Amino acid sequence: MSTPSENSSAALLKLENQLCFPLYAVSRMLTKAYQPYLQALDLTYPQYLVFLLLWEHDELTVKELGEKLLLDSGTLTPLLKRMEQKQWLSRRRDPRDERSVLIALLPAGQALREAACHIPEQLLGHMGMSQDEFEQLRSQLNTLLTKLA
Amino acid sequence: MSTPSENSSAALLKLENQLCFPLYAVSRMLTKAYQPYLQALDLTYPQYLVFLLLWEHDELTVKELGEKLLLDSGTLTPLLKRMEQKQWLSRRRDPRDERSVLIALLPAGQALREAACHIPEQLLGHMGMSQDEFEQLRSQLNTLLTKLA
DNA sequence: CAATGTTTGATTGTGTACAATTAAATTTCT
DNA sequence: AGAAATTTAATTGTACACAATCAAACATTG
Repeated sequence: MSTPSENSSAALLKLENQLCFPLYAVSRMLTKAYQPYLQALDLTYPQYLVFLLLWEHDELTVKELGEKLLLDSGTLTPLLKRMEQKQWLSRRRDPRDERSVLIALLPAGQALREAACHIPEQLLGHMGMSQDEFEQLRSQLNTLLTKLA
Repeated sequence: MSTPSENSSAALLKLENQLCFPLYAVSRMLTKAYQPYLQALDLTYPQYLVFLLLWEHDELTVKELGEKLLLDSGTLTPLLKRMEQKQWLSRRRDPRDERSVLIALLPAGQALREAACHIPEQLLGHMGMSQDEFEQLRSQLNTLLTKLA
């Protein structure tokens, strides 16, 4: 597959030899694969990720959400406001430190958990991977993430 | 690492057990890693991907670009118009089929190739991966892409 | 305690992404 | 040829993403 000449700058510049493109494309296509399941719950994919954290932690600051999701306030603030409008969560300043905003689950957000809890299993089907392949890929991506983050 | 209980719906719903999140995060962080190199050329990451194809093919329709990048016209049309304004490429209807728009490199776009040709090698440094790891990850992602696309 | 510096969100502006709709051109079918 | 179906871009509207800037609250230090 890789002849000596394929390490030249010219070959490295071809789309098909990039690692970045399949990452970018798979990420978008996987988001699309979630879409039918999430749309049924009126959720977007980044909102689903916020819920994954809130279902685990119940209350987090915007900063903590940002650190865990690697998203900044320019993304999170409007996204969380939309989720607040749907009565899924509450936003209030931390009385002990007015700079922080505490995000907490409301009953409607808590209830969504039951409706969403089978989404991961359903997505596994779309990917058609063995448990081993899944784990290996996840581990490689997490390693790469720590190098890039 | 994975106890029997970790295959429950509850465990599958944790952010840390997802494959989708590291994919999403690595994709965004990798785009960020390109940023300093691309910004020096006044390019965005998706625009860079368009160039990778045009440097190979010289002239493509919007449809062909969309098929190769898995992007639709709602994304490509405004993106290509911005690139046209910078005189990097031309947009014209195909005389033989007026429904198609031909995208062709202009000299300024052709010239950018020399300025960009060492970007892939520089990015490899940021990822700190061996050739083998790189190839293995790329191959797994491409397999997954064909399943999702 | 007052001045300085830091932390934390919010805001603004630009650029993707993508679903859904529209419109024009072409192809197909009778 | 003419109607119907298909193909291809463009448009519209919503929702991220993120750099850059701002503003308020807190912490630190002399």
